[in-house]
Amino acid sequence: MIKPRSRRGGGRPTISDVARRAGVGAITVSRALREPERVSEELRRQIQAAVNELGYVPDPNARALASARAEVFGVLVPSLTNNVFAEVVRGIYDSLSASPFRIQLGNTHYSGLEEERLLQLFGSQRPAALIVAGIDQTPPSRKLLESAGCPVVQVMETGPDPVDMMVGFSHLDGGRMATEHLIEAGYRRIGFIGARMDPRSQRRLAGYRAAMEDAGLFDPRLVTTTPVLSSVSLGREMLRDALAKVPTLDGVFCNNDDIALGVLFECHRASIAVPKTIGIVGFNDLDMMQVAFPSITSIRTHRYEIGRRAVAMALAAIAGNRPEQRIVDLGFELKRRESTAR
Amino acid sequence: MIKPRSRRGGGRPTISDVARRAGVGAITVSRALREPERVSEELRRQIQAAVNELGYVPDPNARALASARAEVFGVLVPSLTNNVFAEVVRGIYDSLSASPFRIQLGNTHYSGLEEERLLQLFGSQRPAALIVAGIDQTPPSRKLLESAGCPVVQVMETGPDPVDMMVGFSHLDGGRMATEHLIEAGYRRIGFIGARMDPRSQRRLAGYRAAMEDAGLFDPRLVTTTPVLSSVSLGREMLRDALAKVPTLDGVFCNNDDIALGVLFECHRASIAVPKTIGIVGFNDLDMMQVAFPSITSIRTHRYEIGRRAVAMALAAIAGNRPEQRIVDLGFELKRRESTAR
DNA sequence: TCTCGGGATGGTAGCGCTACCAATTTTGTG
DNA sequence: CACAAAATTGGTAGCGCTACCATCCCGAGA
Repeated sequence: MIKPRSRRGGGRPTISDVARRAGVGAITVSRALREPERVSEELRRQIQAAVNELGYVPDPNARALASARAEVFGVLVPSLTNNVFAEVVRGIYDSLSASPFRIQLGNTHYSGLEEERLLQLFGSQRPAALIVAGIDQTPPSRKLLESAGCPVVQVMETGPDPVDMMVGFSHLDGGRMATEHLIEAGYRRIGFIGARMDPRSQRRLAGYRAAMEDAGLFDPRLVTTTPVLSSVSLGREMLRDALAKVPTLDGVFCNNDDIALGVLFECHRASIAVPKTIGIVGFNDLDMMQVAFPSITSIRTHRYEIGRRAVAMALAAIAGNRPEQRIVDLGFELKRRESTAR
Repeated sequence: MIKPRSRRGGGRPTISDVARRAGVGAITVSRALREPERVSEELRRQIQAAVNELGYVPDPNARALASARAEVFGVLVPSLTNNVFAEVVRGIYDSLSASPFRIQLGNTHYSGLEEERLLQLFGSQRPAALIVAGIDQTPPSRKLLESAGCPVVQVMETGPDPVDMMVGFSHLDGGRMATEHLIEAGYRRIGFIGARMDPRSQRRLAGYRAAMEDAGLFDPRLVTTTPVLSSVSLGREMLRDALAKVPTLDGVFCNNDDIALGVLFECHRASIAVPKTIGIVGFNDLDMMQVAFPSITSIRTHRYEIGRRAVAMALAAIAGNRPEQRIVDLGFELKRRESTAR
């Protein structure tokens, strides 16, 4: 019986086509492409020529199937549009673009259950590494991560008990520093305004609370939170709520910069002088913070660098030399600006 | 010779394990999973039980290899952090999350060459569909898209000559409407401020120019552009430049909302009254535009919906019923706000 | 001269799944 | 009730690639 040239695939050149053209065995082509130093100079050139002539591109699916390892990094973030995670993803993407690894993106929508589902799904692909945002995985998720059989990097936060590796910073310390800055600047009735109270925001709040208690200024009525997704317009509304509760409010530490911007706009609208009557501090230090009028004090975090670092650590682990420092704290910086310059 | 149970794969259950457990053939399991209606009620239940007990998850790589079609949507955008494209990606992601399709994300960094490289790479995976931002592909890119052998959707813009399908709107019309609005509001020396002059921005500029010429108001000195990546801080600087060139400037149509926000802040800083002395119009209508003080007039675009629509069209095409309307114009809306209420 | 080690190359046998077709059972029809 | 048609199930043969092992060739050392 005559075997058809190719039953299904669209006639795209395969590794055997290249091998035939170059007059070598298929396996040698495979080697020339993956471990060039193990193939003689001459064959390597011949093979490269055949590859170019045919326009051969290896099929990543066949490769993954044969080697039981996909050249894929699984990346889990809670939001695609939140600029903070977009920056992390950009860092990961840029660091990976020169490598053969692709990115498999998952959006958990801040849901533990969705995270479990995605982890389950990603596991079936035998990824080369997993990068997940946060350190508060549910027990099933944690188990999945531990049995993933690949390097795992938890990003955005640091904590005492990594699944494998970690890159981030302390949100509690960030919240504390922001609050202490307000206190030092002379503010006393300092509110906390936070939307989308995910675990990281909770820790910023804990930092706020610690600082306030240390200064003997804490009052639960100063805290205004909501589970609603954060946005600039929400910041505006929340300042109104906070002022309704505590008319003597003279400062706010915002959960993030979007909220801070909304707060600033509401101050303008209500003719509340910033920083004179109310001081404002944000979190993350988006570009617009330094441009706002008045410019807004914020905690600068290193999102892009976190993404890059996570990839670097994962790649090192894949290459066999696992970094000895498993927890990397990239810290943060307080950017003092006009909004707290009383 | 004894065949080892599994030479490589980490002992994860395969389709044959499920088949054995359910007492059926492997192919029936495959069918039960992909086309349940073609398997009897009873077997379906048995198989589902076996799947659950074993925790079986199909290997997408093997699946892709066998069926010569990966369950992957290739998505090409020029930026991951630009909120506009993040929204498109979110729409795509959400529409795809209930389907078996995954997303393969590519960041072209606004580079035609990078786009070609990524298209070449994506092609090797035989994606189920391709979604690409923009309509200005280079000739090689266009050829790659045409020969991709899968549905292709160009998004964010509409134009006369789709590779396959299109979802977007007319940036030229958007630019024209924004400018006409300023003219109607009584502004005369209306500037155009644009960063990152990609093809879409170019067309917005063309719309601006058309409107200005129609009104007999066009003056090349009113146009200020830069290839630099757009940001709020850049908006601030560019307004300064524009005012230095044309001190009588009394309105600006900004390339996008980031620029518009920067312009607004600079006006505050320089004590220029908005909308009295200068009117401002942005583009895209990000959430913050309606909260800003004064709130900023902008062209509302439907990014999330574009993503959803693109997926819907691609899925329909995959299912065999290609939508008869190949070009979908989702339009835009002018949101009139305080920044132009003279 | 002969053996041995090591580098270069190739053959074989799958990886886990599905396309294709064959076999079997069930249902419908006159 | 016989026979065709439809529905259901299974076997076989790869998809394109790489792990594993065998083979070959060369120069070094005995």
